[in-house]
Amino acid sequence: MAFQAFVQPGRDLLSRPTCFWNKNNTKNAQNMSDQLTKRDTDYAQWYNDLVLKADMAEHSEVRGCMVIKPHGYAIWEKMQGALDGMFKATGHVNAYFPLFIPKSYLAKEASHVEGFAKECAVVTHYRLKSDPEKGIIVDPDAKLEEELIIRPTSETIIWNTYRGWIKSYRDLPLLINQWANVVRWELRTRLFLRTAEFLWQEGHTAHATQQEAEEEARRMLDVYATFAEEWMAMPVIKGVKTASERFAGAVDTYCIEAMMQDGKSLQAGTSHFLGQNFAKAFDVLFTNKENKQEYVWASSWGVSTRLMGALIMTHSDDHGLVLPPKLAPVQVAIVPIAKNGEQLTAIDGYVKPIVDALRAKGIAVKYDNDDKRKPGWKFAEYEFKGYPVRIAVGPRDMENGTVEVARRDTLEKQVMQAADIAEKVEHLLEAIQDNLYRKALTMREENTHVIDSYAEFKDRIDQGGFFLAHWDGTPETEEKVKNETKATIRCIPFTGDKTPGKCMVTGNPSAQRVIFAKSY
RNA sequence: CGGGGUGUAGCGCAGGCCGGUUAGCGUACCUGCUUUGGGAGCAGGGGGUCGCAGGUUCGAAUCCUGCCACCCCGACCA
Repeated sequence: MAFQAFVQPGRDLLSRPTCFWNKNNTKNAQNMSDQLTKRDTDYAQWYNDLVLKADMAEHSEVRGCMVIKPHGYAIWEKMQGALDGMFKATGHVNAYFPLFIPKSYLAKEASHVEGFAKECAVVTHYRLKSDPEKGIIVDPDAKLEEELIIRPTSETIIWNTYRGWIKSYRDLPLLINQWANVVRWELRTRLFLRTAEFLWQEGHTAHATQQEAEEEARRMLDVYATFAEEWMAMPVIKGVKTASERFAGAVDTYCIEAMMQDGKSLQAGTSHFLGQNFAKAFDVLFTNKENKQEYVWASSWGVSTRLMGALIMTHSDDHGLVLPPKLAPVQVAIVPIAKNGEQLTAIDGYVKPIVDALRAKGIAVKYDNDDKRKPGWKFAEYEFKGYPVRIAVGPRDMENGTVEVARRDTLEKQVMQAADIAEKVEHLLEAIQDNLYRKALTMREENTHVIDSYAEFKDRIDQGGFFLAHWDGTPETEEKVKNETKATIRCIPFTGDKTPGKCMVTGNPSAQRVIFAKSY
């Protein structure tokens, strides 16, 4: 921890007043409205407030849909960039498939259509016309012969396309990803976590053998886990879903599960081994080396803008958003403190080499010498938006050859020599990234419990957390637990204790402990 | 899709029960001066189809009817 070697205990910013009163002793509405609901008071409300006030997204006029605002979208772009690089590095290429899916396609894979039928938006007409009374109406003469589904996911249209692309084992594997929007007509939505339309990537791969397809699904799960831990600083548990939580149309669904600060679990990414289900549904056959026809093996995998919700709920605090440096659109904000224009010009000159040195190290830095905003306003703004490091430069610093450095994760401030500041900040950013991960990991460990008694489980499940318990492997037992406690099996983890035991509910044999938790 | 709640200036709200000047407050915005190391102070100023549509009435933000939207809680799902 390079930073802690030179940091002094900073002023305790947590003690600043949370409520302001004007001289009429009435609450100052603006300051009040700028306050976040505290996490302890109402975690869900804290999340909603934070997304809006950190300017990441807002509810649109369209039911269930959100507007992702520039600050939120910039973070998503950072995520995209990192993930896309990892996909390319594992041999994948990007392509784009249609938004519209003929209704009949969806119906070809039985369990798939069953899984999505209840939340599909459907296009039925292709033209409007003006009506003297009602303005504009749907032209009843422009009915589509076959309705089009707005994709809830693209397996069907992609496999229908793959049929034409795959003839021989020489065409395999086919490793394709697409960045797209999808629509699932959710009745109840929350910004980023569940919206009717969302952004995601979906990888769809075709393989000659079962083993290869299974390995692909596992490989991409590893990619997601690496991304979550190294970029988002969010520890995850890899595992396989139970039958009831499995993707509609998959043979196996793998997932990464993360614990949010309220102890609930959030599925942050999934990959599926699809077997030959879609190949059979769409007649995708290839000729193998023995000149025999064989159905193609498949995987698919995706992460969505839901990761934004995961990011927020993993690190942020009662002061606003906290971003891990590797995903922060601005990693260092520099704020000048000047009494007049002359002084500001002097600070511009003082800061210039600092900005250059930081940029030379590839650090995203914003020097905010906008004189229309005051320093205090900027401090609060950048804190709320989660910029990892803030540097303040005033007349005192110019005299002393120093700058004031504040880190967002701990809210500590420290005056440092300006001479080698770029190097120090570079180390500081690494330290922040590391600290965020370790804090989240500690939180998860402290809230993960090994449990053998169902009675005790029922007592403790409402407090949140992961519960490692034995399960007899039946959907009935899983259902019973869900009905009685609202907790579900988040996954059967790949690593950890593999000792067999007895189911906490029925006492029947259990192959290993699984993770029970309440979830998003 | 059920239960609850809310729609009044960009944002947050008061007023409504008990109809009656020009619809009010805070903040934000604009101008000026003083300020600037944690959301500055004072003074002045601009901004409103009171969610929409009907109805009752001399008169409706207020009462009545219908509709719409959004939020929260359940059921369903990523």
